[in-house]
Amino acid sequence: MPELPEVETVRRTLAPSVERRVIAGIEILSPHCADHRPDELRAALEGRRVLALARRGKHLLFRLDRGVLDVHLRMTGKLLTAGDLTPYTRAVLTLDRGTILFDDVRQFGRLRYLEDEALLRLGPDALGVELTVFAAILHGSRARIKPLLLDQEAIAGIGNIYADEALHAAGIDPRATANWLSAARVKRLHQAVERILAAAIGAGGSSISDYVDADGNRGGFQAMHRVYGRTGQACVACGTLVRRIVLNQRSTHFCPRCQRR
DNA sequence: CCGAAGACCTGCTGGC
DNA sequence: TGCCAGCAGGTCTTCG
Repeated sequence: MPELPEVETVRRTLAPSVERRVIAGIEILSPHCADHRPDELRAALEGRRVLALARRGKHLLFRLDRGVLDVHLRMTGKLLTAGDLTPYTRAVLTLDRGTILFDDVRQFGRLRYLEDEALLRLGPDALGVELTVFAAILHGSRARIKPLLLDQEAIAGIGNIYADEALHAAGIDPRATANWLSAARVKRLHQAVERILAAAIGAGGSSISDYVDADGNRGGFQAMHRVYGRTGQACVACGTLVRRIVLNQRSTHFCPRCQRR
């Protein structure tokens, strides 16, 4: 489900309920969802105060007065400030005021405690990365551009939707080799990434099926997608039919006329 | 260094 | 109507 704009929207909607609160307890309903035994996680978290709710790439970081609770929603994870438990509720975080539910149908999502968030192996956040840094990353890679955009150790936060959308906006074929792109095209791609991520956050993210923010509200950016999920429909720029191919096992949508290698 | 393939999970949709 | 293949916003590991 969630890429940078969705995780950022969850962060913004969840922050008021968790910042400055003290963790009273955590109940793990599906042991699968935590990287630690329930008693270990409880020992690490109970009594800790949440100083701030941060985001790096697609990770939500509860910065505590000691250590960090790292939540990754993967495909179908949700953090909710209200609502009843469901068959898919995997953990319940109890605060000194209020309760947070971690729901996840597919059980790919993970909770884990980190002594230090520097342990996360992530590239610079896609939102706000400097052009010079972005250009150096692309210049240093012989991978195809789309798989590189999806590599969280290269650049953090871009997923399948926004990679396809940004490449379309920049007029770049997803199969193009990263270090073959001209400086002008790299600049266009950087601008497209920044503009699209910001617009998606402004719309509350993209909801294809599952995604909702911490208040249970769907996003609106799916209505603005130009290629993602539009296989066989006319490109909004030129009318050519949008194609779907598979790159590194991921569905890839692009306009064969607007996007060149 | 890069990519292909399979794994991890469950639910939904479309085609026959 | 019913079943099954294929697909889904992510990431990890193994192998060539």
